[in-house]
Amino acid sequence: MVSDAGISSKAEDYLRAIYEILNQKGFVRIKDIARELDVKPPTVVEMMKKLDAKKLVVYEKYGGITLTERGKQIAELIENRHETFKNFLEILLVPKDNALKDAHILEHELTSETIQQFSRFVNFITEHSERPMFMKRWMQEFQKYCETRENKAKKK
Amino acid sequence: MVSDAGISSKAEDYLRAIYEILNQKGFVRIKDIARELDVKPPTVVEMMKKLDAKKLVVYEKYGGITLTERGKQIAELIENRHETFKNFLEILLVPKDNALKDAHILEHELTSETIQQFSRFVNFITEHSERPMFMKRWMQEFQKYCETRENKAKKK
DNA sequence: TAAAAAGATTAGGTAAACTTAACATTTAAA
DNA sequence: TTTAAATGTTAAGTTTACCTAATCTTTTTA
Repeated sequence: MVSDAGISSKAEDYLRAIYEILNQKGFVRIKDIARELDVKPPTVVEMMKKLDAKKLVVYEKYGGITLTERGKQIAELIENRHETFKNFLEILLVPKDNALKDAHILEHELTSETIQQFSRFVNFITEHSERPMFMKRWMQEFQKYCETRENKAKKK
Repeated sequence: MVSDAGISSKAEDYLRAIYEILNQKGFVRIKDIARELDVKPPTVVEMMKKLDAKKLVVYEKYGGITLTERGKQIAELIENRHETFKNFLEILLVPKDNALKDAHILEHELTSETIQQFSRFVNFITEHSERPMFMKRWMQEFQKYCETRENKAKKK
């Protein structure tokens, strides 16, 4: 559990998925969550019952799914982390496809201090990347460095 | 599975633990692995049987435990990743205690491209941090940036 | 509005990685 | 060298997160 009182990282995935679907379409069905998380509907139903029991979502048979206030709070926390890691991987020049998948992975299980440092790193880079010379220079050099490795790899 | 033909990330943990204990004491007992991974002995025994069946370790009842060639290869791969992430977290100025725990977490599940970028980042920093000015500057600034946040946090 | 299609739920399993309690073996000490 | 302590193993059971197949609701459409 990354965030809170006894909830697994899988449970957090479901909360974030619900949160994102809610922001996209305004309502959430079992099917949507199943697609988003690449699991089968019965798995989703099972988790909804658990999350409902923990007062993190409101779930009724054949009815819509919503987040409770507390569920929303957790989802937002996770979502922030997700954004941090996505930005981070972008700075690291990770290909987009992988960045998405890996951000999901990163946002769980790390201690909060570590996550904080990731976050600071991202902020440091983005806040400074416009002005100071040493910063521009740094990013250019890192890019160049990666390109060199790329070519080496291709030549085999 | 991060590395290879159908082995779980938990299994990889066991391989790395064995590898490390082997390098420290020269031989490995069930108890050592249990302590290292913070599980109970029966859990270790169960995993040893699986890994033996997969020809990654050599395990006999009441006997010592060794890695096969293939097991050692995988362990070394994981160990390298572990080192990369440990260095990486150090650069990020993550406190040592957490760095150790979190390196363990990071070394699993990420796509190999992402891991490669982490690795390049670490190499880029360490290879350059002696000479060029912009690099020294960069690291100093990041440190300063973190200290500022630290103070803000303490003042509350 | 009745029948077909889509979607949700239940029931019954599986697999991985744990656990505790009881038993077996090895090792070390008296 | 026997016995006590340490270590290892087995058996049985738990939890979590999945699955498939069958059934039940709801929605759509003819």
